[in-house]
Amino acid sequence: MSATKEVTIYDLAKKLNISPATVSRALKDHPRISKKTKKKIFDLVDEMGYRSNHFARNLRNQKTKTIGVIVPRLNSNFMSAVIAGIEQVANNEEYNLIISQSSESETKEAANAKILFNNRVDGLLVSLAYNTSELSHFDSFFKKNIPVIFFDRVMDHRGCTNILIDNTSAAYKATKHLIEQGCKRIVHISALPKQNVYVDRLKGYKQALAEFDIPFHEDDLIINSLSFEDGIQAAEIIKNLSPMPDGVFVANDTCAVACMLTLKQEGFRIPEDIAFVGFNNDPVSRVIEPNLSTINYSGHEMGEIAARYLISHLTGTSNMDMTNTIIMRSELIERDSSRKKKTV
Amino acid sequence: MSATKEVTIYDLAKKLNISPATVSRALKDHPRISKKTKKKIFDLVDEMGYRSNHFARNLRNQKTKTIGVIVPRLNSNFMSAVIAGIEQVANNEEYNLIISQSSESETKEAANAKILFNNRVDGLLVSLAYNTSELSHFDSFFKKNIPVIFFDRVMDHRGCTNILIDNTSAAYKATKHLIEQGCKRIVHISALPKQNVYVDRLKGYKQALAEFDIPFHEDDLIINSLSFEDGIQAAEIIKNLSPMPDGVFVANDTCAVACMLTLKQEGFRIPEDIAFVGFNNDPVSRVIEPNLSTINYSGHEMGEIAARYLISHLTGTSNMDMTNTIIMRSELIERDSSRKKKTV
DNA sequence: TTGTAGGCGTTATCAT
DNA sequence: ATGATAACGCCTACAA
Repeated sequence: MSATKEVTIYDLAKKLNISPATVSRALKDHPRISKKTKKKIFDLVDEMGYRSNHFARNLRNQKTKTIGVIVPRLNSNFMSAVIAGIEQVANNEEYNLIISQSSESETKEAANAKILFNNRVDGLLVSLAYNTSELSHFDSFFKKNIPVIFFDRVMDHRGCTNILIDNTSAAYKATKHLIEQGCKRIVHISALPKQNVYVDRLKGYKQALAEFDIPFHEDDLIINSLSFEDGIQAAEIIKNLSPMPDGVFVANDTCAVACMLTLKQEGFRIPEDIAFVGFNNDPVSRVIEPNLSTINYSGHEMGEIAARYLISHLTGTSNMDMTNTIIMRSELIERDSSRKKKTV
Repeated sequence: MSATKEVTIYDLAKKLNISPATVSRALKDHPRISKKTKKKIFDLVDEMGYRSNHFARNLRNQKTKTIGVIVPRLNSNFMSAVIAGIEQVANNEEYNLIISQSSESETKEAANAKILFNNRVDGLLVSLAYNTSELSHFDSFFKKNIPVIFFDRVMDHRGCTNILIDNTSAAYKATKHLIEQGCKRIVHISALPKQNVYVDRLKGYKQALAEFDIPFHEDDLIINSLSFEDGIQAAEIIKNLSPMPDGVFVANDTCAVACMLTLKQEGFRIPEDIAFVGFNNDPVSRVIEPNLSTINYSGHEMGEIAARYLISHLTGTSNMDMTNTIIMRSELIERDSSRKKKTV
């Protein structure tokens, strides 16, 4: 229970008959300390098991070397890839991470933001909850000029960097693909268009329809939380539309898969009776039969980019401003849930 | 870019013509400070936007109020439930979390442990990587009596609390269920039995076989990393066994599902030709057709228990020692991949 | 009930 | 190339 006494730079200094200041400088590899002294010090560090005290250092430096991360959920392949990407960069740059999940609730998101603020994170990486409708819970960060970067699920805000894919174009590709396979009535399942993710996916969907002169009906838009259960309910709605749709573009794979399963159970054939395209290339897209066509983009890369961008801003290494928008690449993976394109 | 000046207890004190000590005490709701003074102080806190400085506090207190968490991967439903459970308790008790993933690598696990050690976490919650074969990378914690709690994937070590389910009994139930459905040759797919998770599941599997006088063949044990790809390969192995097995007990759902898919593609019927039971009740178990029977236990609860146990130890609230083993409940969920029990 | 003062470990500034 | 010292913000024995 009792903690062993910690070794400090004073202990090192005393043992070597030099000043703590010299030790401190040697530890940071200061150029004006002799090689010999440095060697002596580093040897003693190992011997005595010295470890630097982050708190003293942070107190002194007024920096925490800590990045806060808020994500809606950790439990998707995509998000854990993002986290892995962030981690990789952060570890490398000796930044710490405090990761929290909002569980898709704006309230929890605000609570997390407050906690991270009180922890004095140097910067924030955020992917917004479904129902977040405004960003005032980040005001304390904005006021203090603490950089906040939004990724994937973002919201326009002056002075914040956004990192995301071109959702409009991805959705356009997805929908167009369904049309090219012969679908005449295409439903879009998505979340409330509060954030640009869903706004843009809807926009891309409509764009594709328009391009092929397919009129858009309000009935073809199903709004829910994109959960597995929501997918089951969506299937019931779709079944009762008349004429029955023959294509569905869903804004995530989980919901798409649940919807497919339900329709299959009701006897519909996929993709012959009704074809599907999902979003995010989740592992379930390879488990469902037929395999789900989906939009793929790299979470790992997105995490890396976000962390690198934030850190290089923090260290002043680069002079990029924080109002950029970074658009990443995405692609449509064609699988059997939509009929593959014929190679002509 | 420039950070606004932070408000300190000195600023509050000066403004109210009282001493910083009084402010400090009021802030922690010390009983011997008058209500009036407290009120004045708290009002000013709001007005001036004071926030306490964790670093100064920690430096002074030699405590961090931070818990380190190391998990193999974040990207499973189970793990994110665990994290959510930990978070809930930690937030409640005003502890911070530093979460890291080992990506199933002992090396990364050791690196993470070192980082967390240098961050002076007050305690550690760990679920081990597949290939972790010994715990020496936690020695620095043990030496300093910093509590380390292992959960789910654990390894025997004197003086550490383990929180887990009875894997032997769960595996026994799973295997017995297959036998009762009429399976005569049952394969077990698992990871290297380095940790008790896999050791015990193997043990339970063998126990069930023994009870029903089914001899155990080495050939019936397939060892891999339990990934999706491993599941595909396992299917190839199974197909070539002779006589072909008619039951498979897999130590995780992802691998089980991949194996099922592959065998289905080859024309085998599930469960008629070959039945399956998985482990962990991952969402994919409800996507595969037929739905996968699996062992279910609550990740959220496991996280809660782990965090609560650690924190009450840290705060000295309870005097429980740290060498306990906590066994949680688990259950078999019967779905169509194994034939359901007939209700007689 | 409140105040005084020293110290937690580090680093930047100024001096040597 | 190295040393002395003050300061970062907070807490707590000890005093009053």
